[in-house]
Amino acid sequence: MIGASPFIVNNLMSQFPTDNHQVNAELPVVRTLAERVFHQLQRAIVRGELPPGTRITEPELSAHYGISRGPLREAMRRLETYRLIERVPHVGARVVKLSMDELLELFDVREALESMAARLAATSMTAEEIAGLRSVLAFHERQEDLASGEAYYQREGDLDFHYRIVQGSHNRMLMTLLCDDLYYLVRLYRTQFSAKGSRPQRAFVEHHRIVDAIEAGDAELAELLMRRHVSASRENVAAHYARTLVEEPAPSSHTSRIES
Amino acid sequence: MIGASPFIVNNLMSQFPTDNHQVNAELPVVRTLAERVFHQLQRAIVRGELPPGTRITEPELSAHYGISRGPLREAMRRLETYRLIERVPHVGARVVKLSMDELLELFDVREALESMAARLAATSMTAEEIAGLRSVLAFHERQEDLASGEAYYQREGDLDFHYRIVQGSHNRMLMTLLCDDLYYLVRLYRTQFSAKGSRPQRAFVEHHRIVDAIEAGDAELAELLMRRHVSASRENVAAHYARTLVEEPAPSSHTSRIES
DNA sequence: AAGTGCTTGATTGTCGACAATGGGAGGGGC
DNA sequence: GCCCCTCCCATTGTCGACAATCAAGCACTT
Repeated sequence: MIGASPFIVNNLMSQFPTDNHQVNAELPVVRTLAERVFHQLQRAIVRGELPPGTRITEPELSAHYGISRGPLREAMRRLETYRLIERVPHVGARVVKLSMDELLELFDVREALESMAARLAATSMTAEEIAGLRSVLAFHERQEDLASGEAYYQREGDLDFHYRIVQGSHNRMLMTLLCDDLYYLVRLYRTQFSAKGSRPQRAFVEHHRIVDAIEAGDAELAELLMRRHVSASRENVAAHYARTLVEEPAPSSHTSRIES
Repeated sequence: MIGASPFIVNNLMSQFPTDNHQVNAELPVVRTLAERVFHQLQRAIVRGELPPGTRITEPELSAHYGISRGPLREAMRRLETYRLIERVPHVGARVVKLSMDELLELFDVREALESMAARLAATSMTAEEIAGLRSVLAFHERQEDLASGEAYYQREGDLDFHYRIVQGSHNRMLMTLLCDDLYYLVRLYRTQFSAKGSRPQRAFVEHHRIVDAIEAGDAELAELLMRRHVSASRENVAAHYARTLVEEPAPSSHTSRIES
């Protein structure tokens, strides 16, 4: 679904102290109660404070946040468009429960969209944007050096890298789909499956090669490399999951109905 | 302005009498007022009864449809997620105004996603689904023969073809993105720019080749052909637009913000 | 006359109450 | 003992009214 808000463009990618490359950081200017609660709930869900499958009732939340059910419903509707909750008319809503199937599906979508983004970026990215991309890699590398175990920052850096390329495509629809719609899902999956085997070394090399292709204006190569990059990441996750699946028997992943 | 439309909810892609291949036809079971009005408004917008740029006020619409503002706001929120209207807090909403730039962006996104869909369809489409696809082409061909001038049915057939392939990918996220999110935008663009140069002959041949590749299980070929197919369609539209642009001076296409 | 500030009107945001629907507990039938 | 039907309650859907906000028009100042 295509994201709702025109103005939450992206306040993501800002783990960087030296962030002078116009990252339209655009603070979430909250003009309404519904927006504020939406951000609070979104944050709570992505961080795992509201575990997947948690049932959400309107009276409870409206009391908790001190607002009436009107704005709350609007916030929930927005959460639904971001795929963070699922609603059934006359029944209720609950936090999405992720399955490995869907995670792999998400990787397929990302592969398609991000390879397209890389292709477009190779022809329309500005010199400043490429410089920013390089600085991201440099920052990423520093993090890598001093604490390769600290996977979290690496992950955020990875996200930042991908988003800058999407921005570089200068395709607003692509930007909305990837950054606004799929972003929170990606983060949610990461907290959900705690994303271990992240093959940082390899990914790092791949990132550099992608930037090289973009800088050279080689659209075809950039697309191919990005496609391989995402695909490899997908296979890595799938393999890791298959490994854990041997240890503990799989909970059948198609139990997504709302039950109590 | 708003045609008093008897609510035929959404029997989209069902120009087909022999439609026994579970095309998740999504029964129009409307359980709530908000849903009903959402479908009515969506229909009105896509058909052009609510012209692009039209300002939408809640009291007016709620009076027109005979409901209170509560459900109406929910319907508008859903329209916003489908990109059919744009809202600004405390200011109002209006029907999206499309630009050729965005149409071309949409084609890029479709190229990325639908080529992925074709690739996945080649490996996971069932025999029944492929048979359904063939029947679509047969129906399409009949339409083509007797009335090649009747572009509308051809167009609907084209949409149906593409959607069946997306369904055949068995990737729910892809299905949602393409069928639920981008579908109405595509239709809106078509009514908007009245989609003339539709190169039906050529597209028809391409459709057949794509099905052949899918049936053969050749994922790579199916992907490539679909990519070319969408790309050619994009170029066709761009060329057509460039031609009309010579005749009448272009309205600067970057005025898509909501301004007064 | 142009720019600025205020006033006014309309529209959106928010709220509490009522109605409708669905799930679950309990009792009855087989 | 198991299944089904019924009733009840919690939750969601809907409504009308009030408050907050914004845009336009007017008067005033420079």
